[in-house]
Amino acid sequence: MATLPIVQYEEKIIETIERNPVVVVIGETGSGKSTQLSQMLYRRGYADSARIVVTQPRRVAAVTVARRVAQELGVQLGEEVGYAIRFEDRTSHRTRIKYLTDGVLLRESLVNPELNEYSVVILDEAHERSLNTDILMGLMKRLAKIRTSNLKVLITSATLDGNKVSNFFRDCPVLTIPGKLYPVEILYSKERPSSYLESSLKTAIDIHVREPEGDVLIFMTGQDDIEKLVSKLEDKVRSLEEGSCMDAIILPLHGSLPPELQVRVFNPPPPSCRRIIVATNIAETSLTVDGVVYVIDSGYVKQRQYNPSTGMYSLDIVQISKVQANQRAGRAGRTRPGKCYRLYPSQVYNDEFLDVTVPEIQRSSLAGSVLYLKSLDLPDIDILKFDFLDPPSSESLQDALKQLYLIDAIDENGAITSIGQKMAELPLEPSLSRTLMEANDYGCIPEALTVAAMLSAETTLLPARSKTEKKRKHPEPNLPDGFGLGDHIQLLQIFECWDQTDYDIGWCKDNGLQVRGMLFVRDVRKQLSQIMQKIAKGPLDIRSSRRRGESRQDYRNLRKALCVGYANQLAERKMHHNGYRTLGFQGQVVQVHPSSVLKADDLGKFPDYVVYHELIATPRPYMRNVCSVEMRWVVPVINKLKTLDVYKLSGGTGPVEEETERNVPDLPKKIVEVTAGVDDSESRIQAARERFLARKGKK
DNA sequence: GAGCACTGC
Repeated sequence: MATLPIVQYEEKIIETIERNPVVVVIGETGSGKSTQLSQMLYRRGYADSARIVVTQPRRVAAVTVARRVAQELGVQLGEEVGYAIRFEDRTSHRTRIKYLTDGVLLRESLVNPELNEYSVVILDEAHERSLNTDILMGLMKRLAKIRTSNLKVLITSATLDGNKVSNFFRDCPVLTIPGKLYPVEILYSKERPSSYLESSLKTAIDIHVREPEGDVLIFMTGQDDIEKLVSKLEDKVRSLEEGSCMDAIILPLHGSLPPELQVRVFNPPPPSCRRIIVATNIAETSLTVDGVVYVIDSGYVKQRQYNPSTGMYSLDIVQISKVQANQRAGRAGRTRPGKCYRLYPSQVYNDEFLDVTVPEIQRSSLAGSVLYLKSLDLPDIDILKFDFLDPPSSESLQDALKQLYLIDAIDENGAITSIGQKMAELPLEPSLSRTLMEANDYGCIPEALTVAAMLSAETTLLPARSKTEKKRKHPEPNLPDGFGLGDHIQLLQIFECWDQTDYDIGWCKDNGLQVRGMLFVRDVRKQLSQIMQKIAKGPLDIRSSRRRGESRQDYRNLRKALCVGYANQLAERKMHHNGYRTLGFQGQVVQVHPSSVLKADDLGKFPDYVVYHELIATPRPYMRNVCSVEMRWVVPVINKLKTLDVYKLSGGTGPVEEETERNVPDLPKKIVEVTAGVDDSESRIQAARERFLARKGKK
């Protein structure tokens, strides 16, 4: 094994950690921080009385890094070195170094908030700013204060925000460890291209024709653009004169590609053949492609963001941050010196790009996180003033409180209820955990478990359709239709059909369902069942209803339970047509998503009331996954809406306005513009989109 | 009749 840069710094690192409870480690790519920090501390006896734990934002990372460390220490994985991810705990009583996902550590904190099992907590890849890691950083700041004598906290970060993280942790020391990347030459465009597609195409072909061997990695924003570019590249490469340059294989790479096609990028190319990989952000951190020497960076990424004032998500194309741009460039220098072609001028990088990516906590609905923090019941913590590295806006926190109040997870004073306490134990969005609670009373737990599990995997169930496939009218004619009652019912029926085949893999394939997604649903359902049995403190019949030989005509109980769980996600049909208005403070005019199986009645009318799983502006506002409910179930919710008092919910500690002023975070301008667009007028989003499309050369 | 970047408990 080649020497990792970090090894030379061992004395310095240990000395700093011994003197300080919290240390920020800036470890550049290839520094070896993920595998070496834990081993250094292990050698120095930090794992003698308690364990060393290392978090990762992704499951694969937790597994592969643990495997490497076990190998380096010459031990069996699962013994001295182990890992824990959802559905898989490979640790034993002998485990001294434990790798896990940040979500698993949050679950462990729920049981033991002091984390006494651990002597060292390392939050790795904190610069990615995942929602879970951000919450953990807040919790660790508190824990480091409480457990001064026997806890060490290490945060790994990126160069650009090391000082910020250090300031957050009371000016703790920052150690910088160089990486082992080869130099990457950065080449900027003179101006922004009028079409990213054409510009990427031209740059890629130039590289292919002129540059020595080495694979090309192109960062695009989505599946559509990737498919277009792949086909253009194929045409162009084919038209090149035979023998004028080496062969090329063009490979798409994005999340909705079936796994067997994704792994193609890990196969080495045939000799004297160049690979051109056209990828989404998945290649930025999640997947590392070996052999890349040239990177083409469009400078854009598709990002999902939540607008707390409308309760709506939007998927926007935004400029990447400097951290992301550098991460992308770094992908070219893993095996030898490389080149990165940035399709934007250096001035745009310097003046317009944010230093770091907007943290997920400022782009998400926070109901689940707020419920989680409330359920920890930390005496010294006030959620609205919770010490986050980048606090979410008070508007976002108040939105979360409103949601939680409407589904009975907190009372009118903002205190967690016994229902809320149980909900927090379920690894689900609050709307679904509330549905499960209610289903327990209505005797439809088996159905509710299935719906919750199916929605947890929903996007991975149906394989990506390419352009040609999309044209087929009814791709899955054999799948049930939810009796027209809605998508939740359809998802339930699909699982029940599969259940009846004894989980036959072939059945999934025949019906165009992703096998991995369905297996995941089965695992989630099992996990949820176990937690529900624990909460109910008694035996529950959790068998799928097909197994019980029962049939449901109208799924009345289930839909009633959904209506309670989705109290904050209700919509009322507008008079005389099939548009809806959401119920709540700022009613939004929305449509049923065209992919829905919800059916209109004989008069062509949709049901008067529906619940929806999610609002998404793409850019027109749609309700995705809807289910019909009845007006009399909705009435209690409307009455509760009338009693809602945000001032009291926030703890009534001061005027809400004042809080608002004090809690406004430094929202980057770009995001403010985008969310403001969703907020007040559709035309603004449309305009933004048109500008982008124009740039891409579509118009 | 329109579209969905990526994670995770």
